[in-house]
Amino acid sequence: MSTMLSMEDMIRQATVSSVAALFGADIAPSDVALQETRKEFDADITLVVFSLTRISRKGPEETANMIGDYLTAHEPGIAACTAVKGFLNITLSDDYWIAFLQHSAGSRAFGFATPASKPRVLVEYASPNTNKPLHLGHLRNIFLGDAVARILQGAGHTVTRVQIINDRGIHICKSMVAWQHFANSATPADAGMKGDKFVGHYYVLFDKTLKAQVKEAMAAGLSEEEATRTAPVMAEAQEMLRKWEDRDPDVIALWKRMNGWVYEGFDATFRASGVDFDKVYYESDTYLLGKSEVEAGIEKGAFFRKEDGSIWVDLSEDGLDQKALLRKDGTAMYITQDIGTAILRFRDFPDTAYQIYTVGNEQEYHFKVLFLILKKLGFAQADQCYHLSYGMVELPEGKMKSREGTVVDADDIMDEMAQEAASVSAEQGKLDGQTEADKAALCHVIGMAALRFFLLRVDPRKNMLFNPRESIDFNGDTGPFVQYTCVRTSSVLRKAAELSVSLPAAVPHAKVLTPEKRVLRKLHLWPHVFAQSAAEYNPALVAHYCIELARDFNAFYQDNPVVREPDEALRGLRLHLVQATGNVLRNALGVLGIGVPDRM
RNA sequence: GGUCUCAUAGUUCAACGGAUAGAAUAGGAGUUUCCUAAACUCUUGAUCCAGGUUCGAUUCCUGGUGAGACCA
Repeated sequence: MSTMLSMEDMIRQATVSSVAALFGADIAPSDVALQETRKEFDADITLVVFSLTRISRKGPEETANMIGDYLTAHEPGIAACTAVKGFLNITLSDDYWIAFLQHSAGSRAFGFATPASKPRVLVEYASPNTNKPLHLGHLRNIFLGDAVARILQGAGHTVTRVQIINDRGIHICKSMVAWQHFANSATPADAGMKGDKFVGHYYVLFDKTLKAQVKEAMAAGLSEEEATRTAPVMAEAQEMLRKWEDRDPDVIALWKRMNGWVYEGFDATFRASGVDFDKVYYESDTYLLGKSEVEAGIEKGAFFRKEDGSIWVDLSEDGLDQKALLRKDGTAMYITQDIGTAILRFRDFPDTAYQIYTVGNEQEYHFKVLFLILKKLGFAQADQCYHLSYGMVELPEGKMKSREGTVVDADDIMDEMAQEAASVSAEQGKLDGQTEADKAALCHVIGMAALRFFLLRVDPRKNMLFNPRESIDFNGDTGPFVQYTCVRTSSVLRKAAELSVSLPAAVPHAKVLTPEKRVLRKLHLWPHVFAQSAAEYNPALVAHYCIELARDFNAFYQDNPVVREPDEALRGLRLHLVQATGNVLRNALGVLGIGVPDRM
């Protein structure tokens, strides 16, 4: 928010001047390498001068010393400089730190940009199929997309959250066929099941029936492929799909009914996960647009038709190969509907600067193709599409496989997290005296923090491992640890208020000692970390920052009294430090979608 | 067959080409008259292999090994 030049920029500028004055050479501010000072040195920021030795024609340490002397003399915010080899360790003045605490770290929106100061971004996430309930992999997707949306919002963008639901195709017909055969007209309410679980159950039943029929046919001498293709239930499902495409009223009615059950179930899961959407797209609404755009693409010369009538795009010039867009019978492929969806979104939100697709890394090829196709169709926004690709969540025994029953269900794991929070809290007597409803709400907040943080702290691009027994932990590098630290800051401020120890309006000019400085340095990093996480769409950077700030604050808290500090100026400074830390932790957890309770 | 990821303490994760590769967890030793011990302090322990570029390589390049994903 501040228009003030940051300390980093001032050091860069001053270094540029020093190089000009001392060595008579021009360098750019971006050539000045700054980094965090290693913790064994008690300084605030470090300038790496190795790359400047070519210009200075002197040794690294001498170069560093010369620049250090210049900076100390010319930059009032710099109190001292110490050269160690090619590293110039810079100590900032107490006045700088006090002003920083007063004006920057002390403001509520520290690190955030002015709301709606940047263009609209569409963030797609979740986007499930309607035949299976959500699992842990979906949660990584959902939390990642939600966090990126929150981060971009904090960075000043207008964010529109969207998802595309794959509600049509052979898979939902399979569930419908099985339901007709086995459900005896039962509803999820009859069965006492969530709607998505209920429909998923019939999808599994279809699969079982199919397998039995295939086995029988193979015993009669058919090949597996042939047996699958000609199995009676498969034929029924194909017939169901054909009728659906012909808009058969009975089939459409059943399809709507069953999808409706699924959506109720999904909504419950989304609510529990704390995520939301501004607009939901359905493939049944977009695939026809996709088909017509593909056909229009032939006239534009973007695509070509093969002899059998199928439509293809040639991407060999882009280093890929040929890709089918419509089958010979004119039916849509996955990519067809994605073309339609993308185009529809650009029509719905014409002011969209770019679009982010939160989708697993197994679809990287798919999105390369999609973006190239959109470009060939002449959509300028195609260059503004970005595939936010993330890695798999693996279990100790390998990839989750629904067929083998090794899937970690989303609802189950969220419940388990809350239960674990309840048992840990009860063990420690943390919740004594609270109502059952308050306890349940608190345990949900803590359990979700553990889960969200666990999934978000890993670099999104990398595969990660979830060990059901070991990954549920509230100690160490975890969400509850950060929450707890944040709660501590509230607790200190509450105690101060109880004892009528007031927070002075201005940060007092006390001597800024090392314990305070360690926290201040970390607070100082927040705008950089946040900006980088927004630029890279990477919530893991925020998560790691939370851990570091919480750890430094706890170390400070351990042996430095705040409320009981007798020196009034020092006490006032510390109170401001506590408040700023709580504020930053709350904001940082907030963009990760993690709430902070009053007590825990 | 082709393309693309990944490989770091026992385990799970970090490290714009920069200092002695950081945390957490597990193991060992401690800390509570005091703002919440879901905390803090100390301690044991790692860059897949072989070359190359560089003042400097976990990071960049080449080759190999191992794991995973995708395309036809």
